[in-house]
Amino acid sequence: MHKSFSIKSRLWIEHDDQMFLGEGRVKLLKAIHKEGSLNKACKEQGISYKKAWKLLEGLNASAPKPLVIKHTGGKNGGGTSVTPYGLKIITFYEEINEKCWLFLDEELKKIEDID
Amino acid sequence: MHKSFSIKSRLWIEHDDQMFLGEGRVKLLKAIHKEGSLNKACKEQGISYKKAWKLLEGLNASAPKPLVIKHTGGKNGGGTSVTPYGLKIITFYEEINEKCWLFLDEELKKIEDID
DNA sequence: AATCGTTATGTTTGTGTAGATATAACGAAT
DNA sequence: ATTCGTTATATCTACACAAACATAACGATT
Repeated sequence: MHKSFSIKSRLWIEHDDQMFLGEGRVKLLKAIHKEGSLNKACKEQGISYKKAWKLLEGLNASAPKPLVIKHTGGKNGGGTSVTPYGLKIITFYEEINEKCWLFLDEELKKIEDID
Repeated sequence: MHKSFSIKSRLWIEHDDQMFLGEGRVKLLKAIHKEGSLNKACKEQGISYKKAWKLLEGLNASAPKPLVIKHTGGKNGGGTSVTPYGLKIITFYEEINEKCWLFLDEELKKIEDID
């Protein structure tokens, strides 16, 4: 008998009742950290610059502390970097996500018994 | 200090890699069970009949066993009822959801320590 | 001051999805 | 056969959101 049921979850964190961190924002943060630039990050993600910029705008609006620092102009035109706090938050989100999936997979086993 | 962070999740179950059960479908099933009619259920939910009907269509396409039985015509024009299997599935979904939230709330406490 | 690759924004164009509307089909009860 | 409240389904409209395009602003380096 092959595994026919699977369970998925999407989770996000709110701060003062505002959307703070979700899958899209985390993925973008990771890409920024890798590329050092919002422009390159959104190209890597296959999303428009504007969309990426809006994701960051929302993030900044709800974050208790800055997760990214943006530099406009300068040597290489500028760039965006993820703060140490931002890196910790990314790790936290990914860990809790991982744990959640393990938890749910365990719970799901019971569904096969339902008839 | 007031509680500033909260964690939310949305989970769904797939069957043979097809979307099987999510929040919208469960809510609709509950409304159908309460009203005994798809027509009344979608009015109660504030969604169009067509949307509700499509939710059921998707549900039927992926369900291993029927969750609802639809009657067209007849005494009161017909109606839709939830099967015993459907009821069990609803309960299962709600329980796992509840457990997931408790689990996540517990995990979330750690975020306050991040700085 | 000219250059360069960014960040920052406004405007327009497309597209997918929700909603509204309309109509047919159904079948037990009378 | 008529009625009634459903289920079933097609078509058109509206709108939110994404993508595409176009510029401006920035500031260290040269």
